[in-house]
Amino acid sequence: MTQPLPTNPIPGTRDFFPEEMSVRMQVFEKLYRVIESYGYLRYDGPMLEPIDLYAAKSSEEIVAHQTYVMKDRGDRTLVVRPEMTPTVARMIAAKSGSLSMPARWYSHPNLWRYERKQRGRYREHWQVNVDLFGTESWEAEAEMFEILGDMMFALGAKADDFFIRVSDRALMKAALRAVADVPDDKALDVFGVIDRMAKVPPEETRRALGELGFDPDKVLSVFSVGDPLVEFPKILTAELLASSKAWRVVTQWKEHAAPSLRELRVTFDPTVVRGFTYYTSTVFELYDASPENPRSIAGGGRYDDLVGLFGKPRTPGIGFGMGDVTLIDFLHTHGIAPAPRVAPDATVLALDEGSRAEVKRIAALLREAGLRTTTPLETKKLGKALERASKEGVRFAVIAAPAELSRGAVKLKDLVRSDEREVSIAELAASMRRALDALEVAP
RNA sequence: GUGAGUGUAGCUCAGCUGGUAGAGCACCGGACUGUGGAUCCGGUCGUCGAGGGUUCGAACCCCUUCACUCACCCCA
Repeated sequence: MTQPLPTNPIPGTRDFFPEEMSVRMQVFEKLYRVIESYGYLRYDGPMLEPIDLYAAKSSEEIVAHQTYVMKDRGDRTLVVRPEMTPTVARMIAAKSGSLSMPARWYSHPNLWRYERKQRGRYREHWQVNVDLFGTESWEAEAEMFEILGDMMFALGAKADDFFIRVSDRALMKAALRAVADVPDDKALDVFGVIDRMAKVPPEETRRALGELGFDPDKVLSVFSVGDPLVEFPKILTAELLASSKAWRVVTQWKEHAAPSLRELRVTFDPTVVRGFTYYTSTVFELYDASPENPRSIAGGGRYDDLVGLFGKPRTPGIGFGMGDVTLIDFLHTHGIAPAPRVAPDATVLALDEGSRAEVKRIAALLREAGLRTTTPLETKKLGKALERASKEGVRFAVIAAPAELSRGAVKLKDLVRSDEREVSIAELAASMRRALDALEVAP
């Protein structure tokens, strides 16, 4: 006896059955539209990259423990992409000199990380990446938040449903040096402790900082201040603050932001750290405001040195990723996930075998008019056929029977509103289109 | 990789101190040969996650293993 093959996908991966796929497609098509409305161009890259691409500047933990690694037949060590930023930096570097800047690019890759599955985390996820290259201006930061805000609004989120936390690694590095005598090369270690601060008891954080050789009180005086907007000007110089793009965007952007975006909740939060070592200054996260789903939905930052690693002129970059898992969790938490759309618009039913040619002809007319139309593969009793169509959620049943056909007409039955009338075949498609459009407007 | 919890029909679950597997929903058919949703009647469906052990006998007890869920790590 051979073992039957398992039907479930490998751990941490998902099958997208039509219902789920429909939700995913509806969500991301809205996002594509917003991103493209800002003039961003879609690109894609290979799913496999040499491991060296990540070894340099990614996250130690991700490269060492959370990648799918393989050797190809040419003995190259390849990695299934765990993130998109190194790939896009490589592509920008490859075209260095011929691209007009700023370059606005986006993509929607599937990314793989070998980690244990948990809420909001799978091994494969689909992440929209939005990146902007070639400018040092803090308006680039502003544009990221504007796009993020419009993406969330396009999905039906309200300004209170989410918030954006921003920090600046360069600023915090300088602050640590000035206030707590932390040398720059130790700043990442301190950030690591700060990153965990919210999840561990306070004594644990103080102990860890002490072990690194720093005065916990001094370090925490930088991170645990009440409102940074009030406290930072007291402990940091005006020059330092003015040099921070993150600081400027939080303090100045709203003055000239589009009216619809002024309600966005954007706060400066020095405890935002983020794991990728390539971030040079600005780092930010978009969080779900609901306590039920306390996850970051999108995250990103500024990586001004990444393109330069490819031996090309330094090209500043900033961007973010937004993953399908946390995003769709967010939509469900707030009750704004789109309903799956898996039903055809119409089905054309024959009463007898003799009408099958007419059925095919009518179905072709409807398809030409853009209506998703099925025809039964076998002739069943009308009651059965209607029951089946109705169960599938089909809106219209077109009944092709000899009596009506002889007048050049069919019965058009609206399965949702449960009414029925005779319609000439010539007017059939237009009549159905009108009814469907009415439904779209007033669901 | 670490820790905890859970695995019984397609789904949700019941199954007594161990006695040989059930309900509801779903699905299929009929009541109804040109009209769906309701109702009624009937039917299909299980290696009780897998392997081993204890026992006269295991869905139940023990061991191992796999999968799933949640958390840690990391991050979307």
